[in-house]
Amino acid sequence: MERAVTPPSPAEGGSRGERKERTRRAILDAALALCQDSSMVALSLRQVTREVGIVPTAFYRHFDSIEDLGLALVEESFASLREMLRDVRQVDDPSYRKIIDRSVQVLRQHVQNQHDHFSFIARERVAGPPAVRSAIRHQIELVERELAADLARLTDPAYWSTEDLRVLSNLIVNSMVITAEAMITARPGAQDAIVEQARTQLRMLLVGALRWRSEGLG
Amino acid sequence: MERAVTPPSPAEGGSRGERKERTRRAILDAALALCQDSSMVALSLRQVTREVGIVPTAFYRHFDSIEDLGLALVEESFASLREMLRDVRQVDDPSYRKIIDRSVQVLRQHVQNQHDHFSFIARERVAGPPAVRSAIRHQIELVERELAADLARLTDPAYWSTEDLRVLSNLIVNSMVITAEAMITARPGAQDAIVEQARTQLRMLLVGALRWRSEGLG
DNA sequence: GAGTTGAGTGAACAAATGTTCACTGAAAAC
DNA sequence: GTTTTCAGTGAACATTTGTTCACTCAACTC
Repeated sequence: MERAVTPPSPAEGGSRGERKERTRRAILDAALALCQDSSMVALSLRQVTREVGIVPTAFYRHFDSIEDLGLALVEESFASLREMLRDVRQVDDPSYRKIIDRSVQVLRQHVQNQHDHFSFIARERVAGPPAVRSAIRHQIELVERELAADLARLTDPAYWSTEDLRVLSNLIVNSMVITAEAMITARPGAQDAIVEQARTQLRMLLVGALRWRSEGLG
Repeated sequence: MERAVTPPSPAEGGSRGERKERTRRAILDAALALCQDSSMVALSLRQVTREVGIVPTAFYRHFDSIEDLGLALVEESFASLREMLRDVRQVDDPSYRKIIDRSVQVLRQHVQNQHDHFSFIARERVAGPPAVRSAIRHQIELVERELAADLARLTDPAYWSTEDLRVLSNLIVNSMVITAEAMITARPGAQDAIVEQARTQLRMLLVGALRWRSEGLG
């Protein structure tokens, strides 16, 4: 009598497969929204189905358990993150300063647009169910390795060993994680300050990395 | 008939105040242990009291709610952390390299000895109940400010503004947080590698910060 | 057009949850 | 020695939880 204007969002038209996909999406979205201010470990199956507007048992047609759902959300969230990395890679101006400026801006944009995905990763990375945690850790490791490969193309192999590149990309990825966390936590008004701070820090960091190398070997 | 050798740990002797304090401790310890592999948000009052060996209602004699208990744990955990910082500050050899080496070693020791406290902070910082999260954020901010004050004493005020020091100490504290997280997550065998990596990264970072400053103004 | 499939239903369950209330009994205050 | 205080008890409650099972009925297959 209040929200019955449109039957909330029960799968209405389309083929059977489409309808199934639609409620699957609804479940993913509901779960993502519901665990936004707590964690997956505190998310109940019935909360999710209540939000979606289906009966609890229908959940099992799509996922084996909340943990299983969590793994799907990891997949999805890292798709967002990889989209971001694709954007970061499109560099035209090769100066370090510009690369940093651009990267941080891209990060800001994506964290803003895909807020729930990034906040999901930041949270469940340390507090999710074990399987979810390790899935995220694995994905981050992959990103780190990709970054190391990128850096290998940009640096002199005489100065940078594979191991050194791993250490550096770990440092950069960690900075990104922390910066994203800060952006998620802070209120919208403080975003500019965070961007500026991240920029400065990345600059310190890269200058230091380059210096440190040439000092170490020169 | 199995664990009734010693009545698990019901407050036995001592004055009323002592007994109360003892069960309070037992509650804190039980909560800290129980949320170790999930989060406070998934911790139930009854779990805690069951673990302690008291009846659920007795909980309210000590804390208003789980969240209230969480705030006490934040207090306690940061007491551990400040103890660590006190150790870090006792530097005899003032070379940057030695300061870093020593700091990372101290971090390693404390993370190992006070594992549960550090892992509590790392987790609840992003996934705890709102009040707990903001309490932790506040505490970390205090630590950052203290570090900035320390750095102010070690650096040339002509080159380092208050704001710059804040940015730098934020960077250092974040590195510590991430490193502690890595130590907590990794299995004991991998600790040496993490220590080595953190050392390298901190060195990069500090060299860069110093360089960047003098470049920016010199 | 008959038969199969499978997403969603609805009742039922045992278990666990937070909070209430009146209580006990030993330590503290008088 | 009497009275007060208060940490811990134990029953009771209304909710919420995950999972089971037999079911419906529209979309698909043949």
